[in-house]
Amino acid sequence: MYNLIMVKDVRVRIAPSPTGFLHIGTARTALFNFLFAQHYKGGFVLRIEDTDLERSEKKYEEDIIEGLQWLGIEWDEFYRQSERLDIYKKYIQKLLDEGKAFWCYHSIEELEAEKQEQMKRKEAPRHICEYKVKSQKSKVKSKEGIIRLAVDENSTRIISFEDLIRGTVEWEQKLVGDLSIAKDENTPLYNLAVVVDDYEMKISHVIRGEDHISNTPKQILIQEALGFNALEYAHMPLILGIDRSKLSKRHGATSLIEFREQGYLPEAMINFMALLGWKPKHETWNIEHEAQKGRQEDVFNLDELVHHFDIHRVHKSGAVFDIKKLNWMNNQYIRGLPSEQFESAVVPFVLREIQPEKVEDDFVEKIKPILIERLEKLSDVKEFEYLFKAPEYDKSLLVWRKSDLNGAKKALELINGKLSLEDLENKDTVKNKLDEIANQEFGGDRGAVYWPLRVALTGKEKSPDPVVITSVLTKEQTLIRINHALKKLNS
RNA sequence: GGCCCUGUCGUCUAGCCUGGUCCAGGACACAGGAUUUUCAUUCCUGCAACACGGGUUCAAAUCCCGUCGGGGCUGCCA
Repeated sequence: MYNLIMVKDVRVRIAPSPTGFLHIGTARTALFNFLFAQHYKGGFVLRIEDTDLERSEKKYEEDIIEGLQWLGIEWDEFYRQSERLDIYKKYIQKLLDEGKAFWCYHSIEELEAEKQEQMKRKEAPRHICEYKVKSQKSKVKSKEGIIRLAVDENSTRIISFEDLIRGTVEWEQKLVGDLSIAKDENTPLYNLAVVVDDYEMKISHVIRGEDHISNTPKQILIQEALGFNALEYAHMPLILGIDRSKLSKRHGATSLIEFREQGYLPEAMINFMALLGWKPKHETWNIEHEAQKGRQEDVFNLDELVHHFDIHRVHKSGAVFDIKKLNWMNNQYIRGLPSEQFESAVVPFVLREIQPEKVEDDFVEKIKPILIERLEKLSDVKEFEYLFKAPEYDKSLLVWRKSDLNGAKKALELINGKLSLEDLENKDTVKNKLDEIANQEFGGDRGAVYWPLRVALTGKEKSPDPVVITSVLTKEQTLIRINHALKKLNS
């Protein structure tokens, strides 16, 4: 099943219809097309399939474009099917003139009845149209109709194509029926528009979701009727929800922009999506990873993905979308962000989630070590509000589990008395003084000292080391918070 | 119902084409432990799969057949 892929001829496309926000599945298909094109140094086309005027919306098209750009998936050419109606018209007319297509006047009710009948007889539902015999080239004006491709329902032919991922796929022609190709001479339907565009745009490989397998024999028939050459196909496994059905809204976030809003990095999304149904050959990546100590093994950047990509290694079966792995992956990329990029990535989320009065760049730099260990996604910064604003909490929280209110008060008073502004400039000094208090006054129970301080500074029972917090807050702010806690205890 | 695709740990996967090196490897998740003032990090350990049944073979996760399971499509949507 190894097809020789001719390098210079590779041209692929991603063809979303703007009837919804960019779906993660579409984004992955776009990515695989992009990787394939880049790997073979071929062309990549973005084609908006908006022939369904009823359902297509500009905002969805904008979302798709924005999403792909965010991921860094760049296209060489851009088309919109609604602007190419003249082209389709030409081919529809040709088919009609040659008697390969015809007008069908069956009502939707009649079609439905035919289908029910066939299902009752345990046959494959398809429309076998009697208007085909008369082969009318132009429409009878008084009737409502549609244009269909004439397909011989008595043919014994097996339509087959070589799928780069699945091998030979076969389909009996007689199961196809007289398929619809256009609503009228000016209004193409999906299958016709795809075939014409793939031909006109010189597409070499059609890489799309598995849900299009059943469209492929139809498109092959249209190609043949039009005299076009066959294309190469690769049908990718679907992305599945936790119940193993096609990933959809009921499984949670599915639109790419939602992930951006939650603070997933595009590099992480790319890496994660690439590994859904594909993985580089073991020996190949293992050698490179060995050379970079400490590097996580599933982490690949775009260039590496392009370099290693091999369509033949794509899986046949669907892959479940595992948000936990994505979270881990995203954290890996957050850690890898250089300071400047970390700042520009996090600050918008700080502003949105916490709304502090201001955020200094050097402050973000200071808290970076605290954050990168704890953020799965950037919106998680909301848990660190106390870094930007004085915390609110109940005074009972100040009490260490082995102590009581007086113990908390005593600890904070000692801290307040012992820590000078000058001391606060040095982390080690702070730590030494705290330990001193613990040893001298609390029999070495450091929790008795650290706990009340932690709560005074953060208002939380779980937080980074309070010593680290003092090194991050201004000296003044640290003392204000300690005194505020004391005031609470005294009230 | 019909047709098509598909089946390795909970999940993503390596291995399968070219049978032995696989009592099946890695990652995520999960569990336990170490460090520790809490959380996180880090480190260590553990748990856990070739869907099932036949066949071919000295030998099968790997080849063949069947069964069962899962998914997709079945539009005058794309």
